[in-house]
Amino acid sequence: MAESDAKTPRERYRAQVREEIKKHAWEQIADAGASALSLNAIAKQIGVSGPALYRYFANRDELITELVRDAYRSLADTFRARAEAGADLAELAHALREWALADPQRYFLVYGTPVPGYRAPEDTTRIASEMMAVLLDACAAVAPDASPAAPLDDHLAEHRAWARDHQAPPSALSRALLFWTRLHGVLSLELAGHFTGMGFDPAELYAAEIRALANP
Amino acid sequence: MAESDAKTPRERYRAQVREEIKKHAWEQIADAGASALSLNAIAKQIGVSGPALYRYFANRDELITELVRDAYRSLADTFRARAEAGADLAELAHALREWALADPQRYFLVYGTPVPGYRAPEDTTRIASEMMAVLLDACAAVAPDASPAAPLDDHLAEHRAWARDHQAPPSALSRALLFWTRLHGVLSLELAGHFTGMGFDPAELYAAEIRALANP
DNA sequence: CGCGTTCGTTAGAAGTTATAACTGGCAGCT
DNA sequence: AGCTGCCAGTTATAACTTCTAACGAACGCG
Repeated sequence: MAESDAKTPRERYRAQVREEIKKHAWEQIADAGASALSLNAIAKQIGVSGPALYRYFANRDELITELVRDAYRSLADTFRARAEAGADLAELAHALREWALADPQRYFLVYGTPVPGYRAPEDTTRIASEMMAVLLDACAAVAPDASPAAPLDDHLAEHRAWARDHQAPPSALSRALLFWTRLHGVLSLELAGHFTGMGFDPAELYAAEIRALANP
Repeated sequence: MAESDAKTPRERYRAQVREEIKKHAWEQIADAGASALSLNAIAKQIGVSGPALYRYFANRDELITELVRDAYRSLADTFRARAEAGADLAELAHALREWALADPQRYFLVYGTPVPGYRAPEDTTRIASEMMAVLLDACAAVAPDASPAAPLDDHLAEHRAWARDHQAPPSALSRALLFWTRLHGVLSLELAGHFTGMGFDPAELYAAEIRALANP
């Protein structure tokens, strides 16, 4: 998958085994969730005996953290790829939904229930910032509306540390934040199954939010 | 806490012990999440030995399911109580946020990452319907806007099975759904810590969404 | 070609959930 | 009041889990 460009044969083998471990880990997560991930079961599937995996991951948490990292990277990559292909806000939204529906548990690995004590590693927050930069670009490209600055705009104008040095206007900051929270709201409830049996189509709800975000 | 109105002393004692088990379970969940809940640890805290708890809960899942049930009931109760006190949509929204902030892990027990195979028990969906009914009442009480019917309204007009026999107009159905998804979007990201370090106040974002929902 | 790093093994400790079998005491009925 | 039966809580045990320690073997680098 990723960094197979290693020098020594040992490192190449090592990266290969790590990828195989992660592959089986993803399969387990896909059909039982991250909390049910069992190192022993992975070892059995690969054909090695339990403790062998500890040569590749210090412990279960490190493996899961690595999967979280990959999930973040995957989302950021699809996001950036679409943006570089000239996607507007609506197309980014659809990309997000496709990415989420492709593997719900992967989505939950990024945006799901956190363990109270857990500190996200530095690079995931860095990747999140990259995604936010892409999103801010798309929001800044939207034709500015004539409506007066809302209270949220004013607040964000004074608290824009999260936008780094991005020169987006306050209205774009608001739009980016609302893009994030509203789409996540629909997506996470849909993926968690809270809409099942209600009879309506979540895609319609999602589309409605996209329209609302495009022209506020 | 709840049904202490039992007939026989045995039943009363039994209900009391169940409540004590759940009390310690909530404490564990509050500071380590539901996945870290340990029956053994609870037994140790109470002062009995491991397997004793199986007299009161068939297994770990049944205990967690019971906690989920209680969480649903708690949310529905605060919701209904506020509504009966004459709360409008904005006040219901604030009640939701207070309830969520009071115990984030309780919120995640209801709206967090689901276990793929898990089927929610019948009564939780029934409680969810009750909450939706309260929400629909509040939405129907909002002054109808003059704006033409949006595509979402049209879709929901034909797919309103989830509203049961509630006579709310399509615009109210839309508003209720958006109330749910948008507020959940902000809340769940806030509780999961995705806003920490970004520098803005999540309450401002939440308030902005409430304003947007009040006059669309 | 040797030597050292590293990989995989087995053994085992310390947890977990959950079941089985036993014992003690309380409750309720006569 | 006394007897009886149910039931709570016990220990023992099985089958898991993560993870450490110590050992042997294989691989690759100098």
